[in-house]
This record gives sequence, C-alpha cells and structure tokens, in this order.
Amino acid sequence: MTAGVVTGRRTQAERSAGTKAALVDATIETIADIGYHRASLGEICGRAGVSKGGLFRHFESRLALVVAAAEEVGRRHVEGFRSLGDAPVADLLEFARGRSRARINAVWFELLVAARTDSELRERLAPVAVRLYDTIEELALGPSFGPELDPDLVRLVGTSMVHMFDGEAVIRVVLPRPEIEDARLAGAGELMAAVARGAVSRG
Amino acid sequence: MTAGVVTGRRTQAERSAGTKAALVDATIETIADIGYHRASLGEICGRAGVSKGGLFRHFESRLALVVAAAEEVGRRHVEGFRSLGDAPVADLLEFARGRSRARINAVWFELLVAARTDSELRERLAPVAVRLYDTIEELALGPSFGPELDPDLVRLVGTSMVHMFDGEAVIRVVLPRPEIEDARLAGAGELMAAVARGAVSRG
DNA sequence: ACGTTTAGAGACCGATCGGTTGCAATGAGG
DNA sequence: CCTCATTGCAACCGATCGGTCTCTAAACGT
Repeated sequence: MTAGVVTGRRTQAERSAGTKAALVDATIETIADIGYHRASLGEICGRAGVSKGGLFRHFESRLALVVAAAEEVGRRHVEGFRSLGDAPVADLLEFARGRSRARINAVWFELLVAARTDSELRERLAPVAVRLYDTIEELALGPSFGPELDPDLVRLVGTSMVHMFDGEAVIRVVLPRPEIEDARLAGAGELMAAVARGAVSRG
Repeated sequence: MTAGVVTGRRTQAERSAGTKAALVDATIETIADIGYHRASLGEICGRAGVSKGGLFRHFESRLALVVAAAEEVGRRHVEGFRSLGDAPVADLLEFARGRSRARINAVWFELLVAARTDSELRERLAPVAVRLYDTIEELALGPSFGPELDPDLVRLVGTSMVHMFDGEAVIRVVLPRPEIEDARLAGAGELMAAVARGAVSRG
C-alpha cells in the first residue's frame, strides 16, 4: 500500500519517508471515511500505526498534515489523468466524472468547504489548487483537441464540465438521480464533441 | 430581524416561536461565518441570546437544529425564486449563480459535505433536499419555458447549470477566476436560450 | 387568586480534541 | 565500540465539546 516502505534495516531517510507516507495515506483514508472534522490526530495515528509524538516529528500541525494529504490526492489525480493518454472526449468526460465521485476526492471537497471559514487552511490550500488545475488543464489541452481550437474555449467548457460533475457529486450524497446523471453525461459528451469538431464558437 | 418577535407580554406560543426563530437564524449565521464543525451550541446560543438549556427546550439535539437551519435556507431560496416571477432565461441563470454563491447557501454546502460521512444527518437532510429540488423545479418549469418544450430536457439542463454553479462556488473559495466565470455565465445563457427556443433536442 | 405547566437560565458532566514533554530505541559517523 | 543526532512512544495538558440537571420566571386554566 504505502509506496516506499522498506522492511528490515532501514536508513533514517527511509524510516522518515515511510512513516510520513503512512501518515498521509492514513489521513486521506480517514477523511474519506469519517470526514475532515472527525478525522482526529488520534484516529489518524491509530490507522497509520504511528504515535502522536511521532506524527509531530514530521508535521508541524494538523493543518500541515491535511494539506500534504490534499497534495497527494492531487498527485494521484494527475497520475490517473496522465495514464489516460489520448482518448475520445467521451472517455475523458467519464473519467472526469469518476474523479469527481472518487472516494479520495472527498478529501478535496471537505478541505475546500473548510477553507471557506479557515483562513490559514485557505492560504495553504490555494497554491496547491492552482498548481493542480494548471497541470490538469495543460495536460487536457494537448490531446483530443487540435491546435486549431481556441484554447480558452476548451478551458472554459472543460472547467465548466468539471464544476458540473463536482456539484453533482456533492448533492448526490443526499439526492441521487441516476437517470438524470446518465443523461447529463451523454449530453455533456455531445456538447464536448461539438466543441472538438469546432462547431461551437465563443460569444 | 427575527420575524414573529413580539415585545412586551407575549403568549407562550409567541415566546416559543420567537426564540426558535432566533436560534435558527443564529445557526444559519454562525455556520455561514465559521463553518459547520466550529458552530458550537455555545456560540450559537451566544449569538441568539438564548441559554443552552433554552435551546434544548426546542431542539432535541444539535442535529435537529442544523436540519431546521437547512430547511429555513431552502425556504428563503424558494421565496427568492418565487419573487423573481417570470423573467428572461439570462436573469434566471444569474439569479441561480447568485444563489449558489450566497452567504447562507454555504449552510447547504457545509451540511451536504458533512452528510456524506454522517448517516443520521444524511437521513434527515435527504427528504428536505428532495422537497427543495422538487419545489424549485416545479417553479422553474412554469414560466420562461413554453409547454411545447420537453420538461425532462429543461430539468436536465437546468439542474446541470445549478450543479455547475455550485461546483464553481465551492472551488472559487480557493481559486477564483472572474473572467472565466463571467464567460461561463454568458455561455450558459446562450445554451439555455437555445434550449428555450427549441433548438436543442434530447439524445 | 392560585396551582400547574411551559420556557429559560446556568452550573455541571464525561469525553475528546490538538498539541507538548520527557524518555527510550534506532541508525550514523568515527 | 562509543557518542550523538534522529525517530518514535505514551503519558499528560488545558480547552472545548454536546448534552443534562436543577432551579427560577412567566404564562395558563380555573
């Protein structure tokens, strides 16, 4: 599970990296399981198999830990996106929807909502979010959309779709409507296809 | 502020309704200000000018209180929507976006995210959300869209827009992009106008 | 006017939180 | 092998949480 773990005799750097990764993994899992405000350091440490004292050896505060967790989730998103390579727009859309609904993506929802009323979290999360969006948009602009297309238009429609799936994912917890969601995915696919074939211009 | 407050001698029913409304108002304001998990009963009671003992006279638990707050926010949304009456689709969209961004709407985001990992909250919030969406969709299907339009299509596009604005509102806390957001509103307006004039069919 | 019921106040409770501290174990360098 | 810095553990701290309990004040029924 936790990449980078070495058994037997380990160097200090390996030990440090190992427990750090275990703590970040446990943080992601804990927030995904029981939510941000219930994800106490005690619970996280218990899952990671690390004591509270050990945690503070690697992270200066709970805040630093959850920001590291958000970064890791972003890293996995980018990884998944990259491994998708070139694909039809319909596949891209389904992948995007899947990411919005993904277990670990809940970490982002939890932290974004918390960031609204927590200025320190907001300030530390903002640059991470900027980097994540920049990376993904750069990645998405390459394949599937020829250079003859207005990149601003592609960016506009693409982010709009992501926001739409995010909003859907949030309300779906309490109000799932599978038929409408499927129709939405299909309709979004048609719109994206129209954009890809250059049939949509910017107003 | 708190509608229904009567000064001087009041009947028990008036007293009860008054403090109840004050508590719900304070809950909405507190969650909007400092978030769901920081909105402690002490803080809420302080703002409402009611003691903790007084609170539990009217609400069996913190959960019951925040669900009542969500209901009140929904009521105000419907009220605003109703007072909008018949209006061009562009105005409807701007109104919808404004609602997604509204201070008090944060209560819904906070509770929806919390509901994902809190089964009791989820179960109590679900029927409220269903009623709210049903009411708004019923209201929106009336004006602006003639009866010759497929109501399912209007519902699909309409909810998709709402989800889009919701997703935008959530990420905007940490990653505001005013130019893209304005272009998004304009583009959504064009799409909605096309739907309203019957230029879009369901696939 | 008076006993009953309801609304409200505020001290109090056990549990849990994020974070600290002193100490034991481990690996690094000579 | 010995010394020292790093890593990890667990008891501990003050603060705060949701919720309860007891008591007073106000409105009600008669």
